[in-house]
Amino acid sequence: MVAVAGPTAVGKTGIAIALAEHFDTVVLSADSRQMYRQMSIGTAKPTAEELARATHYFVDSLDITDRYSAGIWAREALALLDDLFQQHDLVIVTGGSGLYLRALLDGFDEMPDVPESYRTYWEETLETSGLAVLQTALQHRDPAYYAEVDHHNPHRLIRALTVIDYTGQPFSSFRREQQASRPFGAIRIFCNRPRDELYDRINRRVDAMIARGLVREAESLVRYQELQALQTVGYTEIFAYLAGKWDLETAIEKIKQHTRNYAKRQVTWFSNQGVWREFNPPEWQEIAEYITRKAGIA
RNA sequence: GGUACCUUAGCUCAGUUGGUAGAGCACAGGACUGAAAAUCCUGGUGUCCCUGGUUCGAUUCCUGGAGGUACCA
Repeated sequence: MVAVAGPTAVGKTGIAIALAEHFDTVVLSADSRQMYRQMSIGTAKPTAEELARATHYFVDSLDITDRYSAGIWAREALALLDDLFQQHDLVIVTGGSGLYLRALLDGFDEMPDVPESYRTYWEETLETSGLAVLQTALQHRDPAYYAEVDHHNPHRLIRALTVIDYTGQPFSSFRREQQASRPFGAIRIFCNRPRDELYDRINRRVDAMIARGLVREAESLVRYQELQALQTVGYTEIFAYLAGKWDLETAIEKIKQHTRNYAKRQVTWFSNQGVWREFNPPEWQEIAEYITRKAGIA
């Protein structure tokens, strides 16, 4: 398989589709937000024309109210790939959600799925009693993980505590941190661009989203704004505008800013995820040649 | 034109009873195994509007300017 990663707005969608056409195959999206049916403009989802050029999986696959995760996606993607490899030598996986790609390519340690209610409990505890309570709880129940974890990061603390609650075992006892074996090899491609160029593309793409009706899209989702799916750059800022907190111009500036920040975080993440072959600027023909060579396709 | 208040980081502002200054955001770097477009950590980048005075020392006090805001004319 071929994994095409890279920061937002680098041009992954176009490259993935060109590669899918070239190798006569399909595309799996590893984008945690393009999966939601109701979020299209703000996620820069492939257009109808683009979707017609190559079969896509995991685009519009979720409802806005669905809770989802990298682990669930990786499991579903693995099952789907079993089928797809019956018909294709090569499958393209593309997206900017680094954790999703990691879950698929390198695997997570085996852990049971923890029911939602456990998380709700700790979220409420955090709300009412503060972070220190979570820190103390984790310190007592799993000193080994407490020693490694970022103590100020509520997400990490809550994740560990829910697993401990549900299984009765320390979170650290599940953490083998071994690479999973996969029935396929992965050619890893990282698309990047000079920073100035990337930021310029981001700014222009945000303007284009506004022109295409991002405000209207967000307006239709206001009643869902607390949901996980909508904790997303491009939507939270428009919600602030609709609530009267910012004027539209400010909201647009913030979207650009936050998208640039996000792109930088993506670059940092992948710089630390093993060896990815970087193409900068990414040209699909050049990438196709590289894949042909690497995969030993005639 | 008069009176009052204001002028400090890229922005919004705090502060220094006189010893050259700090928050949030921005910006830069980083972490991150089931919320990942999330979450978190580190870093201060400065003619403290200008001028003269008092003082060992002025961003701080005083004089005179400049710009801004409000009110009165």
